[in-house]
Amino acid sequence: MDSRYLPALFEKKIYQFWEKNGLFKAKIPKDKKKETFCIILPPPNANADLHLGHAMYVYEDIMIRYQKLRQKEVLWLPGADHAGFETQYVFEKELQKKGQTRFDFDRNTLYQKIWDFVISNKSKMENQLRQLGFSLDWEKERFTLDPDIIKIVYQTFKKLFDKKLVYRAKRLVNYCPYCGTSFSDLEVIYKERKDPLYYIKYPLKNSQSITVATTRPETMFGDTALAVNPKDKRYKSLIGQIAVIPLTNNKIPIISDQAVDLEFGSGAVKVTPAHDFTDFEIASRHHLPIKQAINFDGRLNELAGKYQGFFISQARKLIIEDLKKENLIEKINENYSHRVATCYKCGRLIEPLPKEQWFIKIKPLANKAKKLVENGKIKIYPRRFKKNLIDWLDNFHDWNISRQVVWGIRIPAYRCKKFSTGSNIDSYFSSDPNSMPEGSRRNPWFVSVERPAHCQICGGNDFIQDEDTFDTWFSSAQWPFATLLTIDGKKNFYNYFYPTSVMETGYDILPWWVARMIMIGYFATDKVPFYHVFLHGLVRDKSGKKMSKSKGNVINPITMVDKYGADALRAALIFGVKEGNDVVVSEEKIIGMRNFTNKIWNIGRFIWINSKSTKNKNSSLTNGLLEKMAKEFKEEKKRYLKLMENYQFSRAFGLIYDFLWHRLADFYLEKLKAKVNNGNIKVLKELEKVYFGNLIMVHPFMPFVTEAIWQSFFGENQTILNQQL
RNA sequence: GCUCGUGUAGCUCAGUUGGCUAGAGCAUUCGGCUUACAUCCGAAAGGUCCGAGGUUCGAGUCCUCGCACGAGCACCA
Repeated sequence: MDSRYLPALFEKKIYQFWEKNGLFKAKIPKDKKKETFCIILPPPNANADLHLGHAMYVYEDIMIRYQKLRQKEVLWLPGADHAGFETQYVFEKELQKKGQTRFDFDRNTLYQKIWDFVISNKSKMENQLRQLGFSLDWEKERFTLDPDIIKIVYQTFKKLFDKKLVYRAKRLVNYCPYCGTSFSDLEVIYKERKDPLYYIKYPLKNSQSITVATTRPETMFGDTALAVNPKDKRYKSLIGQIAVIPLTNNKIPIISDQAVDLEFGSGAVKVTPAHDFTDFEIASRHHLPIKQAINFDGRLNELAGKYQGFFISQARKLIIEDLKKENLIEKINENYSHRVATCYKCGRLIEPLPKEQWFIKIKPLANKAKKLVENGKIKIYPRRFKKNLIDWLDNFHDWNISRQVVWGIRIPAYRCKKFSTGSNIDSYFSSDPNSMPEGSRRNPWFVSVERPAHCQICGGNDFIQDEDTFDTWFSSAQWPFATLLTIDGKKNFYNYFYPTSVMETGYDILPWWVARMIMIGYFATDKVPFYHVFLHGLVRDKSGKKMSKSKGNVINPITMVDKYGADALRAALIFGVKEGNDVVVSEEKIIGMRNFTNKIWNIGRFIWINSKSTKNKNSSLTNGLLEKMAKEFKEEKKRYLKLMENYQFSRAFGLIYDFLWHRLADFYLEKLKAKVNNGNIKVLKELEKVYFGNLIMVHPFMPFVTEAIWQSFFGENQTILNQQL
């Protein structure tokens, strides 16, 4: 043993040893009663290198290794996520560097190009997970685009469709004209912004007018009514009258609706159902027509007359100028502050636009999920997130799962070509999916796992498939059962390991992923997808900021592994952190933990040197120190086990840190050193016992150094992983 | 507006059924290359545990109110 622990000498070799000897490989034992412990790795996006957030999966490695040492049959299943829109966005950035865009390729070519990009990144990412020492069962790795996984996703979609929990409707969706796709509610970020609030006069007959306040004058061509509050005395006499949209001859009615706030603006509002969610609701209450004045490319359309073809911001300027000329602007509040919807990815404004999409009817699924969480069938750690999760389950809206993105799992919905001219849905739906089948019957969608052979109506066999792909989270939501079902094609692993033991992930994706896994998982399998949810915090830099490339404050995990060893990095993410809280990581902290690995190593080295010593053996007295040490060790282990069982990993680790360094090394070893050096075999044996006991306990946290020491003592064909806790 | 979190040593944070002198890492000061380790050892300095009130024999820990910071959600024409 060298005087220092040098991670680079061991880590790669040890990992290969583990992998080659199948130490991470889960088997189905003869004794099916043997207790299992299974975690499905949250599949990293296969489009980029790992960042420190991924290193937080060390919590999973800790659990897996711990449970293995506790003699359970463990499975930690790796995977990769195609990450649909995310990946396509990243790939488009790559294209940009070459002066290309997604429009330069046809669908198949673009898909193939992204495929190649993803596959090379995927293997890179996998090797980085190895470098972190993760005890993943690589043989069983799954990818969200594996054909058998896609098949499961299709089966789930079909089952949802058959149970009327998925429906197609033309509704307002969050659409990003730049990214060219719609999003679910979760992908929209609201930002505080200052915009002028325009008070615009809408002419009435007899040269009167009514003033409405709006930040979006350019949508006026889509107005189909003006609305006032029914209790508003100012406007009572105007209800039922006709107003004219400025700059046009279009006449619209004045209606009353309780959604209108008397206090705000002028108390009267323009109703633009195609471009505003509230207005859409008003329109559905009053059966107003829906007129789309803005196209999906963010330009005004023919409804806008001379403004057709202009982008929203340009059109707005022109319209305001013209309104001023017509003396139809009453006033402008230049300092109006409000929140606008922006695209979570590109940051540009989200346009609410009417679009035909597939939606999941969420209420029945969320209610089931809520029960599972409330009655403890699924337990959440740390506990405070339980309330959080339930809030989400209470507040989910129907989930738009259609994405206008090439990279992804194409939706298995088909229509007979004979009927397929234009939209088959000629009415709009606000919230009642049950009205859907009416339209469907006229020109139905077939949802089927395989491409349908014949049209059930005309017998034809010429189908077109929906162009859209699934929201990535729709496939991710099925990950625990989709993976286990497809490992051997015979459900063996599913039967033995499902429901999985723990879902461990960052608290930031609670609604995106955890909630949806519970909803979809239970729907598809009639079982909870996991018994426990353990949520970790986010990694932040020294000043508490979230790490991001644009801020330039990222710490590359692999650079840190190369410099200080994987154990040091892993420990830095765990040490002194309350579960579920954000963790501040700095290079100094990693160095501190590197020093601890070296301390562990050197305690071992002391014992190792003395066990090789040829001094005369004796067993002189030690004044009760050995007994005291044994007792302390026993208590330590007891506390350790309790902490580990309660998911208090940081405290468990801190406990060993303190014991090894400040009790065993600084105190007992110092006091007993002279005796050991003089050949006291009894002391040496007792030190060994306590030391090895701690080595096993700390192994889940610092797998490499502990294995390196183990093999230094017992030979390179031995492994600490076969020990027992 | 609603929900949640945080506020403890100069900095980053632990401290989970209320209980010995409130801890760790880093930083600081002093002394040490003592054959396990200088990626170390020994010692020191450093805290009105955000504030006020309450429960209690006893509160960093529990309750109420307040202040500060942060996060998420909702509304906004």
